[in-house]
Amino acid sequence: MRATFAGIMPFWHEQLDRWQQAWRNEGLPALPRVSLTPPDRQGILTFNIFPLLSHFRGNAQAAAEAVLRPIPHIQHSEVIKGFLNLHFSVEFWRDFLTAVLERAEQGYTRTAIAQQEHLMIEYPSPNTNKPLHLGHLRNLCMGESVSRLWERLGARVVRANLVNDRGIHISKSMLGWKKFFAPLTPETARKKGDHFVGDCYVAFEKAYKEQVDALLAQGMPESEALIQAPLFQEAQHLLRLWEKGDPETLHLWKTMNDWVYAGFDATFARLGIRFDKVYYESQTYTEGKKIVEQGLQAGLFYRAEDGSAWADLSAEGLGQKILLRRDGTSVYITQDLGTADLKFRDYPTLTRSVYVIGNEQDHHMRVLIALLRRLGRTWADKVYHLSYGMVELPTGRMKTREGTVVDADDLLEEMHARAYELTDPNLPEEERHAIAEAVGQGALRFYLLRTDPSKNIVFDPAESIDLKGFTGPFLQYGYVRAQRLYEKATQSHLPPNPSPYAETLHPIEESLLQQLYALPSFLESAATTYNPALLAHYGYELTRRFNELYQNLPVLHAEKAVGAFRLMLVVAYQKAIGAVLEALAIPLPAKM
RNA sequence: GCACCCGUAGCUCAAUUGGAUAGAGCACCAGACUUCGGAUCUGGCGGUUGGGGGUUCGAGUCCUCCCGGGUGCGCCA
Repeated sequence: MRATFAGIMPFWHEQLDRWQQAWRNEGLPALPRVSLTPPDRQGILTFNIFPLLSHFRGNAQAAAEAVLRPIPHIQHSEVIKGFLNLHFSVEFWRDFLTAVLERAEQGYTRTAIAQQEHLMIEYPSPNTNKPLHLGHLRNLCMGESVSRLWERLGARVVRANLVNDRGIHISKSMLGWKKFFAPLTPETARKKGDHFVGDCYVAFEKAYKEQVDALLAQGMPESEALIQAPLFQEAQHLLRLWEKGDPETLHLWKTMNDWVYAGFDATFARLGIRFDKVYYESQTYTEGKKIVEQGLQAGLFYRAEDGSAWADLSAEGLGQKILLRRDGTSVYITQDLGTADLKFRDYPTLTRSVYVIGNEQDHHMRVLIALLRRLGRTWADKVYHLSYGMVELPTGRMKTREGTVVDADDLLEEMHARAYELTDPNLPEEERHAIAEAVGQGALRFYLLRTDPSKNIVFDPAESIDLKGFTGPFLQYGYVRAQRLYEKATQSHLPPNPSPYAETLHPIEESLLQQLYALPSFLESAATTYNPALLAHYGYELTRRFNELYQNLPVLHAEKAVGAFRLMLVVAYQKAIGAVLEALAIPLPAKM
């Protein structure tokens, strides 16, 4: 159901419903595709009527007439090849701008088209042995933006985080602490908790590698050396102690995890991200084991001779998948089964369960969904893997060993420092830092969101902190400019007026209106395709057109009727870009 | 070996999902009125869309075969 507004439907997505209904009633053989007219062509909207031509015996004019019949407020239209381009009348734009003014939050920057949707969006699901890095930042920015996009369509969203707090990697950190850092704590070491634990992990890995190298030098094959190294044996022993519930091990485990959570929370807070629900793998894996046992009894899975549990997914083209080790302990997919169940038990009304996870787990997620189907979970088809590409450096992939991992906290600091240099030295220190934080994050977050999620991105530090061109600060600057202009107009008692001052608009005005008009459809497609990059491109193009107007057409220094109308365009732009930035989770600076 | 993803200007990315003359940013070059904030705006340079074949009114997009890069694939999480 789409909202109605006193019979006037000035927004694209609202009009489209009505037009399509009329076209069906008229018996058109196919519905024409509607799109924005490209900038180098005359028009606002373009209808692709090529598919209709055969029905009208090649008479393009007749086809165009049929398409145009239900569309009011057309000023002018023309047919070129299979394309029908139209301009709206100034009355249409008056209605459009009036509607923007009166109900920007209901039908324009926010709609109700996904009111029935209830989503859980899981991100970023970190391991607890290392601090967050650049890859997590991409995940966090994307998860947050997709959440906000759906909320703008009226959906309810549960932001969920799944903490991987269990497994051999934690044992390694614990051993690292015992051997090289005890009795230090993050406080006494003056380190953020997640970084402190990360140091423990790295110290372990370094010592472990030395042992492996020594064994290799003795002529032991690598596969064996990795297992025979004393430190690895100790780590496995510690993991078994943990599973048995050894009090001392559990205490250390809990203490170190709390250090990590404190560190994570600080980073999440800096990014303005909070979660409605947190799952811990240590609590969900037992649930997963139960599910596997049930599946075995039901004959959906099978036991191998050594006692390990398996699923045969060869019919789905996914081969054999192990579900429990021969000693009965769980593997990663086991807890995933448990967590998936818990999600729908905790929130039975979910219509979509989204996992924001890197594309290296494409296969894993396919297996998970296939297993859920096999288990007869009716909601299995509601599970969606929002897969995204890796973040690489110009020198290649980030590698822990080579120390090329870009730390999230360090990067946020660097962005802040870089932006701070460009702030006005005459401002109070506190304000300079507030602006630097907004602009620094704006640059980084836009940079991480502007590329199609499925593609890998190459993180060029120099380019990411750029403030010119296709960047976050470009959009922020447009927002600030519009804000300032509006304030000045208010001071000089110039109110915005949606009524055009003439029968024909300036091409620059019309170009901005065209882009403003398309906002709801971009919000819709960005959300439903889980692709914030669409909105990033939209916001850039919108701001480019606004800057064009700002630079070339006077507002405060124009005739009163002209200025009042242009001010209305400024106001509409400001509402639109504000919504875009909010949906991308990019901060809105008051000044910059 | 098998599966999936990717390949577009020097670099980073688009292309309304099969539609018009493949567009932006960065970089480089040349410009912007004694007006609203120059983190801006206006031009210019830059392409055999990795390659061949096919499908049709029409292909960067679809099918196929190569080339190149990436990620996974029975006990890491």
